[in-house]
Amino acid sequence: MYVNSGSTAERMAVILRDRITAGELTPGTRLIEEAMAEDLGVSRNTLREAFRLLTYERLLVYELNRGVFVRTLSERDVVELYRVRRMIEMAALRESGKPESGKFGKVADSVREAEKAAEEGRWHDVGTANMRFHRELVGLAGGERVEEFMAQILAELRLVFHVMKDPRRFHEPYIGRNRAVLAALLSGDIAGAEKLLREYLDDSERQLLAAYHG
Amino acid sequence: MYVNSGSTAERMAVILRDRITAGELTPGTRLIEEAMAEDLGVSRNTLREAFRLLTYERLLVYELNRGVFVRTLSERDVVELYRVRRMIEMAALRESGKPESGKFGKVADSVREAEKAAEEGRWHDVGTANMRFHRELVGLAGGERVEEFMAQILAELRLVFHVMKDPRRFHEPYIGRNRAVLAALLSGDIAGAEKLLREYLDDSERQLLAAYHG
DNA sequence: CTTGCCGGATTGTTGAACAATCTCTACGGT
DNA sequence: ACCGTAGAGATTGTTCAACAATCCGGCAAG
Repeated sequence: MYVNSGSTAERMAVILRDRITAGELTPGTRLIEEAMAEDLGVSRNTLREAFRLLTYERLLVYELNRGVFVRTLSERDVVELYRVRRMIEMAALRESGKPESGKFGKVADSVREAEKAAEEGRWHDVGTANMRFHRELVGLAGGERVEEFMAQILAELRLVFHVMKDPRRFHEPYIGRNRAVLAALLSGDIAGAEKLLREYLDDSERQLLAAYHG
Repeated sequence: MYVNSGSTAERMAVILRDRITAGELTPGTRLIEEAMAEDLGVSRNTLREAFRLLTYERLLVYELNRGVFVRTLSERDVVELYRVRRMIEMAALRESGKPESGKFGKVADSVREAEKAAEEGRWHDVGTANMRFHRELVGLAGGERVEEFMAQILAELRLVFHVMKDPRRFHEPYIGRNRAVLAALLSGDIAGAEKLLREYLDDSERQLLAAYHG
């Protein structure tokens, strides 16, 4: 057959990834190879390659002889992810340097994007824009590789977001805080931005962990 | 057949990974599926799964319809890798906190390990111990996840190490510097350790890049 | 209620097959 | 001699069907 972009396996991976981040496939769901291969119109072997890909991204989990499942994050996982975020994001801020012209353009874009999505009540998109905000933040000083790592971490966190019952209550408060961090950066107040961000992350983590005890 | 640890694909991945880090398979080498599958005594499909695994680790590179190759790092790659190292390792040092008892045990172990290997002229092992030193450093404050990321980064760097013609001249100078960093840490002089480490990384990067122009 | 065993379901792995694509060489035109 | 090109051979991308290994749920025995 014709190949447009990447191998068939990669295209299947894209489809599955989308279904997961959209919340269509929820954590804990088991993916049966034969049925799903049939569904997607590819062979079992090819589908397995796609599974591997997503396993590496930690969106799926393999259990030997039991199959693949959409990953379920434990409390420990969440704590670990936030630990990474604090380390990377804070480091990026510290190394972001003086505010030159246009430097924070992309960061500003992501803030506006979140605000727009909020106005229109698209809460899932607010979450997406929020994630982009943090990626752009890391992009200020991280380099491709770190950015990619960060994107990965955020993608995993999204697995938890879906467990939150009220997406609005969860995402909305952070929009203003994004803007506050941006403002601090624009005024050259790195230390202030750091402080805001740390509180931001602490609160967000607390909120997620609280959901585990609901 | 009987499985000891992990799937067949994973075991094949281990074998290949070892061959790569041992320098048996050098960057640029093309891996032909059929021949290699025959060699390892597994089916082509299974081997492809192993290839995928290593591709995700960035030790192999896929080129569509052309096959897999042992990855060759470009200068840009090296620069990027060192950029990550500086960010992560420095951040880890900063957050390592006060020197409590036993805190630096593993770091100290890795230094001794390197010294011992050097005495016995096992330069490849010196390189391994060196890598461990940096992993342990990150372990001081990083958390599992960051440690794993770091391990990944170091594994990639090893791809370049093999290009260095004289392993002794490359690895030996850093043994003493490892110890110096450790000493600074033990005396609670974080700032000093940071400075030493930064110079360390800068020198190491410069040395590698120089090799590209040889 | 627990333990152990059976049968059905699903995964792990294989081997063969074929189309799609790449690589290299030989050919012919200029 | 140079260059583009067509074709042959090699290798990958993907599929399919099969079977052994392993897991899961239920049933019978204690």
